[in-house]
Amino acid sequence: MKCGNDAVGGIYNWRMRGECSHGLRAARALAEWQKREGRRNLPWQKGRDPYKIWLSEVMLQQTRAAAVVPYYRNFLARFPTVAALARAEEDEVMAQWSGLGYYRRAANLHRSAKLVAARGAFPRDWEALRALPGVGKSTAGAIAVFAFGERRAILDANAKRVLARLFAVGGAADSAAGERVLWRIAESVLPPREIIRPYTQGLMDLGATVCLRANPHCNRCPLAKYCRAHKTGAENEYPKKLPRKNKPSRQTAMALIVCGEKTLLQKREGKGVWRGLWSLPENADAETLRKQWRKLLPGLRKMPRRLILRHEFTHYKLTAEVLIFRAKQQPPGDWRWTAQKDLPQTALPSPIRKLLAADNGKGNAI
DNA sequence: AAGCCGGGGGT
DNA sequence: ACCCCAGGCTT
Repeated sequence: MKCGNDAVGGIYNWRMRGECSHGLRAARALAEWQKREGRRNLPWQKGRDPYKIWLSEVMLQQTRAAAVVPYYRNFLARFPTVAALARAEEDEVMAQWSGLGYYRRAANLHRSAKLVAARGAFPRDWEALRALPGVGKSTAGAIAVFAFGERRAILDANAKRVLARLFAVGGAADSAAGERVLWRIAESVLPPREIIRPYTQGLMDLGATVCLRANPHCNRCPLAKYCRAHKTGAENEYPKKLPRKNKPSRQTAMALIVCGEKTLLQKREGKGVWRGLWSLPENADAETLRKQWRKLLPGLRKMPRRLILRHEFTHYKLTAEVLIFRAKQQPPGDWRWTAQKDLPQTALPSPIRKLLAADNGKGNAI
């Protein structure tokens, strides 16, 4: 049996028959490389506090490590323990997350913290981790490895890329079928527990610093001699991707309502983007929006100027016409009047934060 | 299986 | 412009 077969059966043979130690040697090479040349300055790599590992892994979902670092520090400074997080107000948790994106993660984290506090104990193994909302297979695997030293697989974007190249996986890595193949590979090539930590960290570090998406540095790769894609010079062919669809454009209208130093904000509920964040009142139709708020706030004056807010999400482009109003007073309601100085502690979406910063609370921005 | 959910940096 | 990132959940 030849090693490095791209059929999954070959990979099983690789380990189980033990006649060929290629797989284990590759894993050891990766672990050794990680200890020598892996990333070591990331703040969540210091200890083994399961809470901190969990927090980092959730923040790192679909988010580059460099972007996470400041959020991780600030979040931990404010919520140093899972108990502190469980006691916190939702708004404050979201405010700490503001700008990081995928806000459901923060809501799930908070919900999980309450579950953990109610139970009185943090999860101690993969199964219990996996039961937390927002912790899928890969995140549970990473936490189980780093916090508990369990022998579990991960399949983040780094591991996907490394394994897809190593075994020249033909299916699209972002398809369900491709993921199934990659999971089976990831689970079948796991080394013994004694090196599971540096091995797992090595997969991530290699993917992030050497096995790059475009033009990987195969000359510096400890796995090059085991890599099927490299053997044929086809590194850039992997991982295969599904063809991407084009983004639709959506139109909406928002109201920037200012009274003195304060701006009217509404908490977004429902199913769409930015759920749980404070934003400007919105309606798909500008005229409806104007009528609606003139009724809610008597004496509202519409300013002649208006802004155009453009923002791209992962799956659509948004163009918002921002109508500007001045209010005479600040009546209470299903909204909040927020002073300019309180914006930094407010859970705003990034584009709204930028808009309000540029506006500087005067309602006549840009 | 496909869609939804953010934002920013790299190319 | 287009790409993708320490993915998970809902439909």
